[in-house]
Amino acid sequence: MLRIKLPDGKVLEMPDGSTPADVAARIGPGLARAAINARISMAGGPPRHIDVATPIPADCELSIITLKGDDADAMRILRHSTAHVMAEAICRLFPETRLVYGPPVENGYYYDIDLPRRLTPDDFPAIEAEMARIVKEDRPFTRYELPRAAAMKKLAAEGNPYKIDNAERAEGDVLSFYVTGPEPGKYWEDLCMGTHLPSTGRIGAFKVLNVAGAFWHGDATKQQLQRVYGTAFPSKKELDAYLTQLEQARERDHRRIGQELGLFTIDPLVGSGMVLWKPKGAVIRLLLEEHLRGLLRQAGYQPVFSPHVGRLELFRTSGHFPYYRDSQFPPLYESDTARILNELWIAVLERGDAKSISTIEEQLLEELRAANPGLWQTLVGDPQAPEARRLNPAPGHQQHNLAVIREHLRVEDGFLLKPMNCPLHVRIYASEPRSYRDLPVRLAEFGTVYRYEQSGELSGMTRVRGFTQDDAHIFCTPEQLQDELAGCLKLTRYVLEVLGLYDYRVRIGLHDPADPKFIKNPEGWAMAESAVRHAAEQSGISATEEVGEAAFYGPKIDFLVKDCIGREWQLGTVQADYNLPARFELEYIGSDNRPHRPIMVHRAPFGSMERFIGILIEHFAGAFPVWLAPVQAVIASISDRSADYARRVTAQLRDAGFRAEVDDSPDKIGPKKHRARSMKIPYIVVVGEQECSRGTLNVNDRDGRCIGDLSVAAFIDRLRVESRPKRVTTRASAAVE
RNA sequence: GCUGCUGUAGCUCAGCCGGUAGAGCGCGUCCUUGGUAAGGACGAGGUCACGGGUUCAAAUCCCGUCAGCAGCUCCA
Repeated sequence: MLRIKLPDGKVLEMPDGSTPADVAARIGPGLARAAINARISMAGGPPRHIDVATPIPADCELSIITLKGDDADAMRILRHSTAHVMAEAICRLFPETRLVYGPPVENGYYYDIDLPRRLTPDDFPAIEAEMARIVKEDRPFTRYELPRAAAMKKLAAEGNPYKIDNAERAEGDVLSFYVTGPEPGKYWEDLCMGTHLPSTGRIGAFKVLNVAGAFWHGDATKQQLQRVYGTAFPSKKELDAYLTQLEQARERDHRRIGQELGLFTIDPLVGSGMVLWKPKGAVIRLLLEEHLRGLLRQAGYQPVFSPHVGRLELFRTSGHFPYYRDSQFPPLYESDTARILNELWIAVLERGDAKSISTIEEQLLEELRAANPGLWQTLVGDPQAPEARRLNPAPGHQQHNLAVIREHLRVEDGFLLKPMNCPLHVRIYASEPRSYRDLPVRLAEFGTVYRYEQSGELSGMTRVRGFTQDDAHIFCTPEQLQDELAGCLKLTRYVLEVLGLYDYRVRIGLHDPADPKFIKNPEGWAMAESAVRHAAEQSGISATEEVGEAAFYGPKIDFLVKDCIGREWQLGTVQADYNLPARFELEYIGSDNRPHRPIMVHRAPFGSMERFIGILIEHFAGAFPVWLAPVQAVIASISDRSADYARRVTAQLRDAGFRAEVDDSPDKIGPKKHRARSMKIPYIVVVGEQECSRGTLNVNDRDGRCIGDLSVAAFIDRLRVESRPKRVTTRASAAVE
């Protein structure tokens, strides 16, 4: 006998070998029809899913999963099963298809396939028709298991290297397969851990959405596969609702709204990833910047300014050059000699200390011989030259060679468009002696940085090549670190929440000791990582920890939000850094009258103005609150007879400091109102002869509500109140989940 | 960077089984002086992204470049 405990606490006694289907049937015929899977947990163990036809292995707690309600697991099972159906359809249409991997994902599923023929959206109808046939046949999903050795033999015989790879990665002594049909061998099947719907007929509605490239194992050096995306829902109605929602989400795309509302433009003649802020977009940005500047003043930050370029030597010291040159604009070299020496420096660095001189270095030296024979003589040509000025091609001299080249670079070097502001702020800190009494020193700048992002990454304002960070660097003592981190976290949460961006998640990015892209300094990392962890905990933030997501110099606490189509972007960030202070040998004099090393906090609450405002445009769908709206009110005249009054009122509002525009065009009030509403202007003020004679304004909002007839003074009061940043309490965001 | 798709008027898009271009919105002029989600008429505006090729003939077919979109990979 099996003892099955149900969610309501009732315990059923079932014969051994009973299945979830039997349990559901015992409870009621409706549940029996609705059951698609069961969640079981044995002896307090973790819950897992089993198919309705799988015998329940032991006494357990069990709950039946159905497609009714919005059970996330049920949707994953539905979509996973639909992925199988799609894979079968594709295999039937294109028998040379080799399947790779097909999991459910957030709003649907995908299946990675290896198929020489390129699928296009034109192929989707045929695939969907084939899928519909399989669904209509209502074939059961049948699980069977093989011992690992037998399963591997079977897969080897089938000759799909991807499935063999999947099987090798799977855990356990037994591998499972799912047949889309009542018995193995006669129907399509797939190596799969499950679980699945009882049968294909349970798939209510599905759609193949798009196809894109994806790398095997997510590795860009590996084979590229085709990833076919689709989704499924219990009913056609839900699918249609989802598709409508997707379409509506696209309507709030910041690239579209930015164009329509004249906020910004990106001009190929200026360059990809270069944002041109148009006057209306610039208003929003300036208002946000001014708001933050006020907060920073209160919080004891000091404004600074720094240039957009700095010497390569600066970035060599910080470590940005050359390790981060992948995402940097090419350096500006002062001379060909400087270019060759810099490339040589990189080549020496990359060779390491164990090998002797590389071909690249030899080629560069040849170039140098042509460009600067005298220097070439000194470096390699002249055996009489002083040892300290000469390169040593043998292994074991890396440090010497790097120092020699760097010495020569003191004469002529180059500049780098800054990818980050920190090295420049560090030099401001270092420009005068610091006492522990001065700390923390908080240097703030809206600093514009340039990163040469891969072309395929650029995206409107959210991923660009030139952007302005609301950056600051705090130099503090170890005792001050926690308070500083806490203050930064508070500020970051404030800027998100004041705009109603509550739908964010927080990630603690830790370094991966095995990855060479992080500066090696185990004690520094240990201290920094425990500091950010502690700060996040103390602030009551629930965060996920992710290894490998740190900056190269320190761990980060990142705030991520989703855009209108559900992509996640990092906005605010707070970082602890023990590395740059060491690389730049920063100091302060402690109370013991001895030098100490400060700790740095890097932080940017908005992150980047471009990305933040891009997200904000989508968040508000262009309908900015009054305090941020580029135009706060349009004064629309009914006819020429009231145009003068409209102009006078507009001037009054502007004198009072508000962003008002007049619409005295010859249109009727209908089109005027329509235009103002489509521009998302918060207030549409209608003035005719009636208002003119009474000295009032007929105030309407952009949602079509009439606020009423107000005196000019009353309207000004209203605008004054609403022009102060006020925490948005409604969750306006409608990112697609 | 990779794979696929796309690039036609200021904007959104149609035309694309080859025969030198169209709509709506916007813009200009005029009529209408109109009371709350698009009044009417007329007009201007395009080297069909760019460069090659095939062809009697290319917006249309082919190749390349650039740019955009989606995904992947990066970045953070």
